[in-house]
Amino acid sequence: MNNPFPRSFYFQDVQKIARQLLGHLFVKIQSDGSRLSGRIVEVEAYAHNEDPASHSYRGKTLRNAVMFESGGHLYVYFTYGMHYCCNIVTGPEGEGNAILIRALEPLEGKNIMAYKRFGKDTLSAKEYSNLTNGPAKLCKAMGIDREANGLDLCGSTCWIEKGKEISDPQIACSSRVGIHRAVSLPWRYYLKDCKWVSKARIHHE
DNA sequence: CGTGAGATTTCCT
DNA sequence: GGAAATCTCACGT
Repeated sequence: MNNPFPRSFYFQDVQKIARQLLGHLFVKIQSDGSRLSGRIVEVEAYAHNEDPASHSYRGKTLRNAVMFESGGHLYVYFTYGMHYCCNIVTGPEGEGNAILIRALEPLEGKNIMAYKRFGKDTLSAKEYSNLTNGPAKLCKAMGIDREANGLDLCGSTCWIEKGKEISDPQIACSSRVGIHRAVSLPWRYYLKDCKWVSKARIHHE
């Protein structure tokens, strides 16, 4: 419990980190000290170099500034006028790599997550399966908004910690979801046959 | 089951 | 002015 991954974890290759994140836990500590957590089952990598789909592609702006901080920070952005999505920043300061967390399997604090997302703590089976199976859904359930933008994942109230080890054969990859540029790059990684993976469809050119 | 429109801020052309 | 790393709801099959 409460054993965040060290800073060095976030300074490996972004694709390698993206694969390694699968199966580990995304943890957020609430103001009363209790834990909300979920197992990471789906991520997407966004690289600083030659990746037109990355927010960092055209340089630093007010919104994406955290993406250019050093590895181990949380980059939260607001999109479509209503949703938040959260990313793990990787690599040295100034590079602009990040990994979008796309789906979680809810573990600790499920009734709190249910309340944050649906305004009630008892969910139908359908609502429960929709609790954290998308990037904006999991942010709502975990209580992540612009306040969390820039959080240090090494010693604050939010981090990644060790979960069940996932072997390579259980990992699948595909095109990224919801983007129209660099669609051919297979930088979405997810756990095969996992019911918590998002249902979002992949765009084609 | 599938498809399509609307919500509404931030950034880019 | 228009698209965007999304989601939900309405409506037709």
